[in-house]
Amino acid sequence: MESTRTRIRRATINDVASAAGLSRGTVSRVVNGERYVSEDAKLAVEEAILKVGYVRNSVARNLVRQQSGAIGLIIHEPHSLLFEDPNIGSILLGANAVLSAADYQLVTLIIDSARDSRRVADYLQGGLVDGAVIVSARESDPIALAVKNLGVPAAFVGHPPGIPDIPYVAIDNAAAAEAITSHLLGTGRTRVGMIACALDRDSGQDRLAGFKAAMGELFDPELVVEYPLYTYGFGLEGMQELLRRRPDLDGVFAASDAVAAGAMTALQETGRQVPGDVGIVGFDDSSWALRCRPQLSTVRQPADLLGERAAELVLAQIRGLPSPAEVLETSVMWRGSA
Amino acid sequence: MESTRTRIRRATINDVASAAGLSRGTVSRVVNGERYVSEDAKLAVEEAILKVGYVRNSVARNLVRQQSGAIGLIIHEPHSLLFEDPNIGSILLGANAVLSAADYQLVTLIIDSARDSRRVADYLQGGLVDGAVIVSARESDPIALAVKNLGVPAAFVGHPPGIPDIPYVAIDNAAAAEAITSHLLGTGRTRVGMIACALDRDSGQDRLAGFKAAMGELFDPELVVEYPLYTYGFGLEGMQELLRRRPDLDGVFAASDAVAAGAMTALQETGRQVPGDVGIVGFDDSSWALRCRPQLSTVRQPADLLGERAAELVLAQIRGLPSPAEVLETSVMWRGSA
DNA sequence: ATGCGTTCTGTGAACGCTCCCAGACCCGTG
DNA sequence: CACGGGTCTGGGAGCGTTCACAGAACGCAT
Repeated sequence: MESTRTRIRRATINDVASAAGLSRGTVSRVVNGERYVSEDAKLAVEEAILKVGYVRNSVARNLVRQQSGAIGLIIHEPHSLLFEDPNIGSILLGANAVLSAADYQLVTLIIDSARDSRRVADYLQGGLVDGAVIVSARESDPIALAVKNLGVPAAFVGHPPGIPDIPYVAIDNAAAAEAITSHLLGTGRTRVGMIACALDRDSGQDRLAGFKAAMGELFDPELVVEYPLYTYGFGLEGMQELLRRRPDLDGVFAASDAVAAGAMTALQETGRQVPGDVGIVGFDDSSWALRCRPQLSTVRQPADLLGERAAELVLAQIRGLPSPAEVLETSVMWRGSA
Repeated sequence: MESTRTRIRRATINDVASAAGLSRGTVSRVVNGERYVSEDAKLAVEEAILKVGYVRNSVARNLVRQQSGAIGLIIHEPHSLLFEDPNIGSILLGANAVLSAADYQLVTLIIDSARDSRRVADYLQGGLVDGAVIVSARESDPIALAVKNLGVPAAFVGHPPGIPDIPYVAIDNAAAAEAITSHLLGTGRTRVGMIACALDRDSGQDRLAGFKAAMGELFDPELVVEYPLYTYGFGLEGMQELLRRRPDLDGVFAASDAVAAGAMTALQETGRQVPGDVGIVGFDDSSWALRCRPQLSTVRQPADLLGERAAELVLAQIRGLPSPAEVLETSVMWRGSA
């Protein structure tokens, strides 16, 4: 981070004051729309502002007010997920909606390397934001620890294992996975596999646990394949592997819709009929689900609500209100794929 | 933006100084890793920092240094594009890579309402960032004007019409569209339509212009349908409309891969063979392209490079170096869909 | 006249840091 | 012994605001 110090000097509140023949205090009052300033003074200040081209220095303001009016949203995802995971966009937009309404600025920070991780932690601790929403933290995430140590108001989307006492909003992945798997079994399948992903996260772990629970007696460890990410590509690959292990498979639970879409392609490429030969269910109810032919049976997850509620939890903390963890409802969307 | 002023007082540099029995100056020197501090002093300060739990207040630091070490990346997209457009993620990651290497923090600001637009403009002007990368600006964007007025170092991704003299990095959409359309015509098609999108932007306009140029004599205005966004849904709809107008259509240029994917679905649902009956080409070379069956012939657009170069342009301005506009190369990826 | 409440204005004191200058100290050299 | 040069430390000034307080000016009732 270098710099050539050549930026032209910006007008300050003092420049405005002297141009208007008034004092700092009065200028500050009109800039902030406070009471107790005469009509004459107001006009003079507004004219002076235009004349000298003044715009408020937020840094100085934030320093004295001891708050920034900004909330960070931290995304810690591997490269590819930024494109593949539709939930992130929804979470982002949901959070932005409630913060915007409360006149907070949402600033999104992405972590793509260890270096980023440190810099972002500094950013959070440095007083540059009043709080943070953290998406997809992993176990022993330095960010989570930083937040915890400094007491920055924060909320997690998803329930990071190993970080107690921090407000979060999540869905019950295990229960939802169990529910959709049961639906799938309800269509009379008996040889059902799972393409599991992201087992380093609570969502991945819990979906697998839910699957096992639903399968009960029928569960066969050989019919579970594991991949690091929720992607179309791994869905394709995972399905091929499953078919290799068990060509007579008649059902599959994919850990996300993107994965399910990949699996469906793999199935159709081997000439199998969906849902005739193999039934397939996904997770997310993202735009993937409607795009598949046949359309995907899946778990509807309210991603935008997740973002909204997380933002609300952060605001609650800032305002000194209670901010209880929250588990949002999911529902099974039953469509043509199983 | 309210607040209950109850945050616990943070330790300051003075607290560290008195705990270590040294002065502010010395503490500052060790915190910033400067020379001329004795080993004893360094140890004492480090111990004191741990003891009082000090973390630097970046706001105060930024105020005196008159720089923030942060670069804003502004995304002004309608809701749905945040999920559908794979380019945005690549641009983001590209920009982050170069800024991270230069030890700048990338902060992403999204605009989703007029209110956001104003707040973001304030954020940019208020000294909270040292520069900005602006993605997908539209004509007469308030953000663009704000940047222009205050002289904040900035670079645009894409070439916003009506905003001269601002560095940008873009691709030649018209030339690329012309090239791929020519390829399509080269397979012997004569009744070729286009699903055009986002005509309020340079990319949308230019792709249409390129299409027209390639078609020459063959161009038929009835075979162009227009939609506001580059989405799968509009691709589906657009293809159905085109087929209604001209059931014997034998080729189509979709304004993006997502649009092409929708179009392909529509085509296949009417029982048409791709590329046998109808050839189809897209734009972006996103993950959509490989996901279609057959795979999509498309224009490869280096989205990550776009982000990298834009970030470099901003850094160049900060360093007082020249920052010429840049047009990046595209290439035609010829695959199975035409 | 005096007092009181309201509106309006100016100013000193922060906020927490960095920068710079002055001075102390130590060492080796002429 | 004086001197120059390097190393180390302390502290004043200043970054551009907001905030609290003091005081001026005014009208109105006592």
